[in-house]
Amino acid sequence: MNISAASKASGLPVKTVRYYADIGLVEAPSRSEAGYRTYDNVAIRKLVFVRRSRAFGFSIEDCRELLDLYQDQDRTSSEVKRIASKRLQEIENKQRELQSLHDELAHLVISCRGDHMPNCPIIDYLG
Amino acid sequence: MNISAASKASGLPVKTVRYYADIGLVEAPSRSEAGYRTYDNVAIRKLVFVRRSRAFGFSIEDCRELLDLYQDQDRTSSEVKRIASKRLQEIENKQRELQSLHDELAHLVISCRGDHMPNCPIIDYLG
DNA sequence: TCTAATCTCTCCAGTAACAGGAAGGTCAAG
DNA sequence: CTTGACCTTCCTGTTACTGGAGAGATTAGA
Repeated sequence: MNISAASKASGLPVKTVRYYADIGLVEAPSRSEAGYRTYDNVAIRKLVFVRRSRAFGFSIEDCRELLDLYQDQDRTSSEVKRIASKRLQEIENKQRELQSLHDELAHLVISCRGDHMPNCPIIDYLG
Repeated sequence: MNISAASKASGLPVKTVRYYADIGLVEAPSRSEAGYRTYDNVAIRKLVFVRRSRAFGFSIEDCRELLDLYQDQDRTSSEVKRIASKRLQEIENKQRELQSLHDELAHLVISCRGDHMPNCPIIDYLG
């Protein structure tokens, strides 16, 4: 499998597939005689794993740990759960932050008439 | 006012105060004989305006527009409302995204025993 | 007045996680 | 044999700053 096939199979852009090997997140793939990267199903599975992890918002470093655990038959689920819980906590923090931003901004937007006059509670609040 | 006083007065880090002038978000301040930046209350008010705007998550480019509107006596509140509504929309999109991430991840975290065994629904889901 | 501490300056590099693009080699089809 | 699709490496740009080096300016204290 060349890189574009690997890209389609994994659901990741070609650039990203290369990037993940460059930073050592996944193993550097073997090369054809002409220097083309070649991928097998094992490599694809790891790329898919990373794509799904990234979709949850795990950082590259967390993905590194998760991928290690994925491949470690002697892992403990508590290690996995610790990383996932940390991410969940981050998400919840972000949600709280967004919620208060939302409430405040929504209030301002509602109270702004949005007409041709300069008077504006949003500007007033910011200034 | 030197830059550290401006920093305290505006609530922005010294580096950020310099940066905002470098990118032309705010006017370049006048300089003392020795080349030190000097700030007056008008400059401080603009910095505070930007700080509050950034706290709402407005991009630098949006801040640029908002700051223009802030200083434009002939502005229309509809322009301000348009920018704020766009940001509100972004926030709501992000909230929906985080909500589904949260639900999915929370479900996985709950169903993971987090013990010393390798079996793990989180890893299973990602793999 | 000398000195040490604290400011301030400019310039350069680094952050996260890629994306875009240039210049050039490779491969398969017609 | 040529064309077009694919592949390579390398460099730059993105967002919004932050950290640090090296050097000049200012201020407080002895």
